[in-house]
Amino acid sequence: MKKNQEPADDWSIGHISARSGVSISALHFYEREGLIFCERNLGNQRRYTRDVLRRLAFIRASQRVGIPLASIKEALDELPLKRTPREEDWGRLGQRWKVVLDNQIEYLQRVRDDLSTCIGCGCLSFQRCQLVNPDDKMSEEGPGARRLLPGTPRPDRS
Amino acid sequence: MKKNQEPADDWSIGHISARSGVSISALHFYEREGLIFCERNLGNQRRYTRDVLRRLAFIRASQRVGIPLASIKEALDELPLKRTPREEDWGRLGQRWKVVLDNQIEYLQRVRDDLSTCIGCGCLSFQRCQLVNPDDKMSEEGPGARRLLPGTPRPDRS
DNA sequence: GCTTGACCTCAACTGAGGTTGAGGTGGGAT
DNA sequence: ATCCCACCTCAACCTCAGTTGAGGTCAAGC
Repeated sequence: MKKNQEPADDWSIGHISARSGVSISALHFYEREGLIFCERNLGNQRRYTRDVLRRLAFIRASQRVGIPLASIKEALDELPLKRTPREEDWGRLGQRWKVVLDNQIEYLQRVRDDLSTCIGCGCLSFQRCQLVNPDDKMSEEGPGARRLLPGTPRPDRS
Repeated sequence: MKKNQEPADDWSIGHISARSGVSISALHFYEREGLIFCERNLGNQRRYTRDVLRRLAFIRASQRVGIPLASIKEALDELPLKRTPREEDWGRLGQRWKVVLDNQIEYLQRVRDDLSTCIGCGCLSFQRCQLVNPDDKMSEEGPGARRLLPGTPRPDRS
């Protein structure tokens, strides 16, 4: 007999998946990667508390901004572990992304301008062109697919 | 005896790599994918004409905007095959990306606004939130890594 | 008592954009 | 004649963000 009242902080993975739109396999994956956590019941099934929904919301929102999971994890790691995160905690995280976004927007606007003046005028060439050679030393980041957001953190290990 | 004058439209891959900053392995890769072309000399070595530099510039610039190679190839396929592309040809391609960029910038600005109002006000939750649930039916694009630029073409097969 | 459905684990695969390495050839300088 | 370097091909590997599948457990319903 399924109670229709919510089981208050004791949700199954199927429930969380349905509520959040995040697939079960992705939930497994996020857990493996340390982005979310849960308890287990006696049958070893995952039981979630409701702040996992907040975390998932934050993860999805951050991904849409273009932040890689590794950076999202770092951000989430700053949340207080032993109390439920409050509004100001989430606000601080949002603030981080805002800076990234500002940079990215500014970058794209610069590119757009270069695109009109530079391709428009036909100067699309190496060396001279800001768009092609944006002052960095040309992709020295090892193998694998390139990150699409050039302004994304490389978590600022200063 | 190496001539110091440029061998006029008969450049080796090493030369092109050095001039463009694109690695040799990437040049091989682009050729395999049909983004660039070349002739071969008697010893089967690649010989490039100088408009490959233009193509590479376009490829790199497009990548920095976040366009996937497949779309870049489609764009390049529109270039005239049997004459050297002229300024207006490149201009048309640039125009395509400008539209993509405009959309992307607009999108990110919207996200940034959502981020202040939405995370700021603490409403970061599913269902209600534009940022988390931006009206699309939640990632139905098969397996593999997600594209970071949500506004990127899916080349408009209307 | 048997099926069904939701859950579990672990390993292998996907796609994009390449890099790395093994094994071989071509040609110029010593 | 030999060395070395630049080039060739082909296959395997890398990252990221997951998905897919095989094989197994647990509880409810008929």
